[in-house]
Amino acid sequence: MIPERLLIQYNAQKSTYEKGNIIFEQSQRADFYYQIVQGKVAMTTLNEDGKEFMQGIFETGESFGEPPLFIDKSYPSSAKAIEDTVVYKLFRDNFHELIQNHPQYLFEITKKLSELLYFKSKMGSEISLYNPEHRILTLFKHIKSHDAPEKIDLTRQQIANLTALRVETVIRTIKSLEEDGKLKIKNRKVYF
Amino acid sequence: MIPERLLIQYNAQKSTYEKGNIIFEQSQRADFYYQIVQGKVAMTTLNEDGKEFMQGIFETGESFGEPPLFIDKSYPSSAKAIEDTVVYKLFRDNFHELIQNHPQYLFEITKKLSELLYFKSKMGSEISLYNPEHRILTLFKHIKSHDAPEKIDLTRQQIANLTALRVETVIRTIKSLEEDGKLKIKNRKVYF
DNA sequence: TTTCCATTATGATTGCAGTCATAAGTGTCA
DNA sequence: TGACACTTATGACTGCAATCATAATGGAAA
Repeated sequence: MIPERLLIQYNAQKSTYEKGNIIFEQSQRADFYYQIVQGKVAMTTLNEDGKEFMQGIFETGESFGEPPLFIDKSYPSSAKAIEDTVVYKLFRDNFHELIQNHPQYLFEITKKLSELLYFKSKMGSEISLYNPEHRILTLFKHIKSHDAPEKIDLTRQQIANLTALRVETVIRTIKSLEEDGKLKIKNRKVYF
Repeated sequence: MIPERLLIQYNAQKSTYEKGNIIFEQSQRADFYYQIVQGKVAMTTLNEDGKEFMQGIFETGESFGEPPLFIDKSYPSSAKAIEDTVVYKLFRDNFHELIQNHPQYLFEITKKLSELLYFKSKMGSEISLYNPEHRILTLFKHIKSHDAPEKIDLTRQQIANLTALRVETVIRTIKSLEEDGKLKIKNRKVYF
């Protein structure tokens, strides 16, 4: 969202993370603005026995992990590259200088945060108010409206972590949704 | 957060809502920026059989309902005055003009959204990963760190709606937390 | 003062998703 | 090409919070 030349001008550095590697860890202090040049990043919160809740997935061109840069808090979740990923890292102070000098990009970020909040409001009420079928369908609708393609590019486990369900429940629910004709499964991939 | 004189200058109007009245309804289009002069507002999402999920509570001096002003979406939840409340209403276009001319208030709003996102990330993972005791304690810690007073100014029902539990579960859990000495109950009010 | 309704409270029961165990399929890379 | 890990899959069982029923308490309003 922030143009490359501007990031470079404010001294951003490129970093590469292989699939599976951690970009930052939960409870860590936020030192950088991150913007994805190429790849895919998941923000997840882990508990003591290794259960995972996924806050969101971010793709090429998107930024992530901004909130703790604006309020004085540490990360509530970790960021992990779920594909080989290249990011720009811009140091906190330089980031603040940049948006101060270029408020149009602050506006861009505000829009981004608004979308995220909207998504979280949606999923929050889903998790509280609806059954597995409804939760999963709402997630799929959201993905479709944003990322367009009808192939859902998530594993059952990732769907489970986004909807606060267990992977077995997701597998069974998706099966039953297929039987009801609400979606298609073509060699293990979900089409919606 | 936006000074009164500036709101007035951009033609904001004062509105009064009695306790219990709706300020805006979910799925409605977002036409105004709202800022609370005095009172308390709850944002809640309702499902078909009247179950409620509470997105958050907003108090004197705070704004609410901004995200749909930045992205082209309708409200995901309703806003209800839970005390007699006076708000400034600033029309969408005027709001955008204001923040364009005064980016420092866009920055304020971005901080606000960041805090909200942080809260939602916290509660989201709580609801997914932890039991009722842990969820309720995390909510109370959050309230304490923000609003300061050790008296929790929420009904059992409101706590239930914020933690995605049922009111009976909240009552029982709070009882057992008191027995464990994790909090105090003085004539039905929770002290933490 | 009485009525009414939200709130708090408690017991009994149920059901749904979680948990546990196990296995087959698939892709990666050594 | 074989080993390994992840993903998908399925059956059996369990447990915890939801649900249902009912009642006491308290505050607001008429």
